Amino acid sequence: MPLQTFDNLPEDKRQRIIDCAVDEFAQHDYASASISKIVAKAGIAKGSLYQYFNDKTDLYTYLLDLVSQTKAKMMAKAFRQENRMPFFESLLALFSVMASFELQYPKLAKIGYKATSGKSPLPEDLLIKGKQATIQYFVTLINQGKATGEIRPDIDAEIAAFIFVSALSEMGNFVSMKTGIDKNIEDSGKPTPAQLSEIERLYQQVIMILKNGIAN
Amino acid sequence: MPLQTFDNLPEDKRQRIIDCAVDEFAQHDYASASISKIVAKAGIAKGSLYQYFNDKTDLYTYLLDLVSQTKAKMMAKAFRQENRMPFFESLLALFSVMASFELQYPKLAKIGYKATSGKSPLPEDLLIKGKQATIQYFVTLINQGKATGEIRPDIDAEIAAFIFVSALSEMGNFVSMKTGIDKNIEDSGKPTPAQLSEIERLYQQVIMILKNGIAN
Amino acid sequence: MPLQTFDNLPEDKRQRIIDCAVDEFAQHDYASASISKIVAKAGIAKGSLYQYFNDKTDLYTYLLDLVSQTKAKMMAKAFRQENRMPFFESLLALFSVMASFELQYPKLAKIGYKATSGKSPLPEDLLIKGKQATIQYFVTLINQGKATGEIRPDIDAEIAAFIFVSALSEMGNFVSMKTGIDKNIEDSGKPTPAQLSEIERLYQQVIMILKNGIAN
Amino acid sequence: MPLQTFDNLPEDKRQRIIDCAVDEFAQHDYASASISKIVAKAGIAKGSLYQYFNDKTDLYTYLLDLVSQTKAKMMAKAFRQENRMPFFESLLALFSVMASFELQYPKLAKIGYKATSGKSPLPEDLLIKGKQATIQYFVTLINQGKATGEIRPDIDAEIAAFIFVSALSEMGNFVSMKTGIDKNIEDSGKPTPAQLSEIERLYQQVIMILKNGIAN
DNA sequence: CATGAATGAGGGTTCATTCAT
DNA sequence: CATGAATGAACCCTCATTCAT
Repeated sequence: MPLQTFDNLPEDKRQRIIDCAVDEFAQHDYASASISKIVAKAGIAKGSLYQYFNDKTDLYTYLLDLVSQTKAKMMAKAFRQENRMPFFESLLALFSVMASFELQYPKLAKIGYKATSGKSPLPEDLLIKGKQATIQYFVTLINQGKATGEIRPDIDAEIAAFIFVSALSEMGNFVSMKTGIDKNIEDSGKPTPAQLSEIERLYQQVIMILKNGIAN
Repeated sequence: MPLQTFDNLPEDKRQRIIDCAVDEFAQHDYASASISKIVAKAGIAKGSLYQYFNDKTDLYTYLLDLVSQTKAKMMAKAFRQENRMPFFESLLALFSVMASFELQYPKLAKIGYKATSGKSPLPEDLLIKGKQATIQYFVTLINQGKATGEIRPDIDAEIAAFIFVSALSEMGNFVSMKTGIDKNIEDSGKPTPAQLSEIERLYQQVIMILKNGIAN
Repeated sequence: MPLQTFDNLPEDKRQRIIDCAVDEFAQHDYASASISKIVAKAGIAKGSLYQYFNDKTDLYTYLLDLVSQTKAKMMAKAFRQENRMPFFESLLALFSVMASFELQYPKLAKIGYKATSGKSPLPEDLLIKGKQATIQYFVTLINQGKATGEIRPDIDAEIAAFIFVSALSEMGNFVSMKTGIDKNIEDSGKPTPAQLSEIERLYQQVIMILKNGIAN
Repeated sequence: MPLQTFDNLPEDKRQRIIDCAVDEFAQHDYASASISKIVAKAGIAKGSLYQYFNDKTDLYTYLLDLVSQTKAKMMAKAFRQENRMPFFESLLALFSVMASFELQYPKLAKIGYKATSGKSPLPEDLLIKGKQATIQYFVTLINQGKATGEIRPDIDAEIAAFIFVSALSEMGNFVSMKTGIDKNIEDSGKPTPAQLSEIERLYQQVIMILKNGIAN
């Protein structure tokens, strides 16, 4: 975890450091990500970074946490009041939240994505945790749907959840392939309205197919 | 392309080198994959590798080719005689082939998987080509299915194909999560019969869901 | 150009690094000069050198600049007040300066010398520039001498200048052959008075011959 | 010295090897010259070269000998019958021979030239020997000229000889600068007649200046 | 708390040389 | 006598990390 000195930093400086670190880890492996380049871009001394974080792994862990928390925050905002929706509305909402996350924080999404594959300095369990947590959330929803009869009873909740999450996490790549929006471009302007409506269509089609796949 | 010296190598030695290289590139980025570690594991001199391959990129390209060709070989074997099957049988067969590939050559699958995302020394087009080619194959199948009325006409073939491929390529991770078979373990013994039947069930469930998702 | 970190270095350390680099590049090609040997001799870490210079070429360029500037400084000191001297006095002065340079900084002279022939990482033009600049300086002097009637009009200024420069640049080798002063020896003590007077005689003889060669 | 196996080689093959070695050592330092590239160009096995020569130094020594012998052969041919010429005719002849050598065997000349400066695996004395031998030859001639009264008695024979040799050895570079003939170009066609006459003029000017420099 | 120079291990690559075939 | 794969030291360069200021 970051040392307390990091929290004492002026807001803009702290944010600048985070941004540069996110940029770097979104583009490279854990191993290939370069501390030197992060501090260079952020305009801080190399030693300073080691007063905020114990080491490279510490910084990386911090970013992974940032991914989880940001996603969680979006979830929380979306699901604040509505406790009980029909399943497919819940699903749509959830799906929509995660899609928004991909669109709003493409680099964070990429970091989380990279973390699930390939060796990393963190215990494997910790890494998969993120994905499994998401899957579990879907599993819960699906089981509720089965209880209300909205979903066919012969559906294996975990497998269905897995397909949903997979499609979702790959969606980002597909979107950029189809729309030409490169998630890696740093100063990517906002997507155009035309692109946004195309993205909207992509997500609805996906949801429709998956819905048909499991609906009763 | 590898130098001819590589082909002249005794079979076991050549295979050992390939295995070690596959191990390394399956676990790491192109950038982080270490030639030094490969030769150390393979028990050859560092200079020797450079008599087999021009450079790191050359070795990497060779592995990517190995991925394509291995997959192609499995496809060829599976689709030899049956030119025209009902769509969902074709799909099942195709899906089954790719699943087998993931199971039999998990590391090769991982290398191909890594190649489609993140920076690499190869022209981006060449890299995405693999995935897009697979998607196109599914698109063709789906369009045929729409023509024969097996698939609902309002399905966007490309999106459906994308979901299939995504689920497929992520499946490996899911399988190892569920069965405890670690794809990264080098000397992974064969999966037990119990594991195999569980895997079988997973794939069939996935296919069922996807089939329901698009069937007429 | 060297990074600013190099200028911030304690004088003695900076000088030690320069000396070792000069030693190495005076003895070897650009290609064969070894960074590893430089840092070993200088007693610094290999990584440190790369905090002073971007790369090998950067260090080399710095040394070439050092050659030019050192020579220029000696020239400036010698030619401060006397704007218009009779030609052969000018020539003598100039010749004397360059000879002093060869004697005082034999290794720098050697580096500059090497740079004019053989392949190097710098644009060829930039490399020859040094030598050609020197030749041009002589050409100007000689043409002035022709104008004042001191020099025979049928002399080709450029060719004469070339002979002067050639003799000058080879002189160092000759001096060490005759006097036993090895230019390569690092801790060469100062030349003895006897050696100095012999050197003086050598230069005067050379000048005399060349003077007779072109005088009117 | 080369092993006897080298002499047993078919003439064309032996010559091809020599040519490629000359090319390489003319372009690079002793240290940078690459055995690998020589055998690659010559189209022979790397091991073969080590059956002709003990090692890199052996090959290098062989080439240096080739330089001496080629030059000696040209001298011998030029000075066969005429035992006693007036000094300046002797000088002209000698000068002309050495110029011819530079023009006919620019690469050999370059190898010899490189050998006199920079560290090499051979004992320094052996290296300077070549140059000193040439100087001694001039010294003898000049002393004869002094005896016959053609040359001023106050001329230091050794210094004069040194200037001659220096001018001569640098001449090659100057010629290529002025005429655009690159000595390094491998497949350099013959010089044009216009270039040849310019070269002729250059050499005559040089000789004239030097002659005036020492004539009585 | 900020700094940034110092460090040395490790990265990919090339090399002269050897030796079994 | 020809071959060319094997070798490991050395090449230039980058890196995460430390520590004196």
